[in-house]
Order: sequence, then C-alpha cells, then structure tokens
Amino acid sequence: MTSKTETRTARERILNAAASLLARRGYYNANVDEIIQQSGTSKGSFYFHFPSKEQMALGLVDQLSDKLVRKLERSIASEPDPMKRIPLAIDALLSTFSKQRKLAQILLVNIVGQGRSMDRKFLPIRDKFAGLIRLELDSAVAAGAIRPVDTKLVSRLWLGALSEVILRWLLQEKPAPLMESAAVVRDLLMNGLRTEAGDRIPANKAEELPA
Amino acid sequence: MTSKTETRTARERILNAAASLLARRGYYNANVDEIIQQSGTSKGSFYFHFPSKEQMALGLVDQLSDKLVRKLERSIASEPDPMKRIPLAIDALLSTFSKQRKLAQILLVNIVGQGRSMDRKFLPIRDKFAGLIRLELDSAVAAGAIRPVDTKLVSRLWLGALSEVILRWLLQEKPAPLMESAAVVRDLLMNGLRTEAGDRIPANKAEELPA
DNA sequence: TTGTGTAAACAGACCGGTCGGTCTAGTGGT
DNA sequence: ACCACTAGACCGACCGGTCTGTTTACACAA
Repeated sequence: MTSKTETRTARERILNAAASLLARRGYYNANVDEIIQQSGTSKGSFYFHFPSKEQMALGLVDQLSDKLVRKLERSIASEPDPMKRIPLAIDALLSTFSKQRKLAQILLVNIVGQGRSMDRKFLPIRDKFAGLIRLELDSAVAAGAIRPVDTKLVSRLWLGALSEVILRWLLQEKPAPLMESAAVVRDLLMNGLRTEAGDRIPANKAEELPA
Repeated sequence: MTSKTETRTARERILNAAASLLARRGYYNANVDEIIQQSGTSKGSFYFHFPSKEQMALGLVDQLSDKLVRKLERSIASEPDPMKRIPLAIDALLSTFSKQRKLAQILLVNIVGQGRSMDRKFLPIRDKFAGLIRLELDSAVAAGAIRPVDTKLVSRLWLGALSEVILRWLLQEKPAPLMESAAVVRDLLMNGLRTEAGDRIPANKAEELPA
C-alpha cells in the first residue's frame, strides 16, 4: 500500500486531468502534453502508466461508465416494483449528469464522432447503458406492467432521447436546469410503453403510476 | 456559366471527396491531403475555393442538411393531415438514411464529439432537424390530434431517439435492415404522444392510426 | 543505523511524422 | 494580357511516442 499510494495518486492525477480535457476538448484535442501539464506529471510518467493515449482514454471511459452504472443500480436497488424502478433510474441519471457535466460530456458526447474505428471501440460503453435500460424494461414486461415491446430497440430509443436532451443542455451556454425537464421526459418515455390501442392495463396503472 | 461549370466541378469534386472522408474518418481524421487526392485536385485548388478546412466542413454539413430537410419537407408536402405527416416524415428520414449511410454518418454522428467549440458550431444543424419535427408536432397539437406537449423538448427526444437507432445501424458491421425497425419506432414515438391518463382521443386514433 | 543494490516511478529533451495552410509558378480561356 | 483557377513544393507548428537519464522506495547486509 505504501508504494501503491503514490502510484495511485500519480495515475489518478493523470486520469483526472485526462477526464477534464477529454470532456472539454474531445479526444483528438486532448493532447498528452496538456494532460501531463495539468496533472503535474510528465511524459515519462504518463507512458509508464499507460501504453498509449488511446488505451488510456478507452480505459478511462470504461471506468467512468462502470462507476456510473453501479451508481444507477444502487439508486434503484431498494425498489422492487419495475414500474417505479424505471422512472427512478431516469431521475438518477439526469440528476447525476446535471451535477457532473464532465461525466456527461465524456460518456454521451465525446465517445462518438471520432471516426469509425474509434467509435466502434467506444460502442460497448453505450451498450452498457442501453443494457441497463433494457434489463429494467424486460422486468416490467415480465411483470406485465407494460406491453411487450422490442426492449432492445426501445432501450436504444430511450438512450438516444436522453442523450440528446443532455447534449443540448451541455452545449448551450445558458446552463438550463435539466432537472426541470426530468418529469416531462420521464412521463413521455413511460407513456410510450402503454398499450397500443386503448388501455389494456388501466388497473395496474391506477395502482402504480399515480402513486 | 462556362467558367462556373468548371469551378463547380472542381468545387464539387472536393466537396464529394470531403463528404466521403468526413463520413468515414470523422472531422479530425479527414485530412486535407487525402481530400484533394481523392478528388483529383490540389492544395491550391482547395484553398482557392475554401478559406479553411473548418469552413469547408461547416459549409458542407450545412448544405447537406439543407438538402435533406427540403427532401423531407417535399415528402410530406402532399399530406395535409398532421397525424399522417409525422409518421410519413419518420419513414422518409429512415429510408433516406438507410440508402445514404454517408449522409447519416455525417449529419448524425460526426457533428458531435469534436470538442466544445466545434460542436457548438455544428449545433444549428441539429436544430434544423429538431425544428422540422417540432413544426409538425405543433401542427398536430394545434389540430388537437395529440395532447399538448412541450414540443421543443419532445422534438429533441425524438431526434435523439432516431439518431441513436441510426447510429447503431451505422456502427455495426452487419448492415441490419433499419427499415425493419421503422414501424416499431414510428409507433413507439407516436404512442408517447397520447393522453396521459386514459385515452382522450380514441375517436381520432380510430380514424387515423389503423388506416 | 548506515551503506548498497535494484527496480519502480518520474522527468523532460528529443524525434519522426503529420497536417493545415502558404507561396510561387504556371495554365488555359477570353 | 489578364484573370480565374490549378498545381504541388514547402513551411512551421504540433503531437504521440521514445529515450536517456534521475529520483525515490525499499530490501538487506554489515
């Protein structure tokens, strides 16, 4: 632990700086020189801890996304009802991102548009989030709380919808509350899952949604 | 027109090549040397027609998006009913992109993740599409065909949802039909616009959706 | 406690290649 | 002879990655 404590601080300083730069400038403009300068380390240190800039970024993004996924899972762990877990997760996601712009910028914006090969390497990250959504949707379907839908497709639609809203919030100069939209977004998305022609599960809804 | 014909061909060859490279490699990896090589022109020609790589890309994306918007508008021009125009536009969008991967790649993927300043310059492009959707939603709301919603927000949700689906389709190696999802996507999105608690407009739906 | 070997960790000069952009020299049509 | 246009050598900045050290931490012998 003694030596590892120092190692960790150096590695983490680099990762922290990299996260900032990655969020602010995007992958290609987050140059290594600036990362090491902002982290107070050196080239030698950087390339001692990481084999390349690309691997570093890949690892960083992977780590950040894992941490977020775990956080979201934790936020809904105590709620067993699928129809409550979903909006809970949405709220948790929006509130987390609204407090951590950097994280949102990296995980939703700057992992696309880096060219086909790079985008493909980042694709699994998006899968994590879509997968998380899908799991919840599947539970809800299994519980009969919502109509049976193509959860794989719907989870992507949702991910995209959320990403876009957050993206706009990130890129506009006026901060804009974001959490203000949360309720509307939540309702809109949930509403899309009701039965197609007429309400097939009004009893369930009466119990769960208006609660 | 005589001299302009030649100018146009050179300019257009450059823009064509740039579109290909921009789609395939993303902005930062679409280097000027490769663009001029693929277009059979030269640096001199490039910088005669465009002040910079950035301005060229901005102009190109702007032009492409305008063309697409006009095409979408044309595809729904003959349909007066708002509730039919919307799914019509969705279909047109998906079918256009499914036939023109390059266009989709540029307009939906590669105009984000290029760093804050660049992303901001590209933002108006997304506004065009969101604005188009919003216009249709507003008509539908005005006609009382759907419940009154925050169309600005909903249009962004839709844009994001569509983008994500198309993004996945673009990045997966197996082509995947895309148009196969069209119906589901259409219904999912439309379904989200119904009244919140119980159906307020079942009569309208009976007339329009099952048609 | 002190000296010594050793390897991890760090520093930063340096390199090779790349890339956007410039500049000079044309060329062809009118 | 003029001018829109093209060609491509060239430049300077930049940037990821390497290389050669130097420092630090620690094990261990005396």
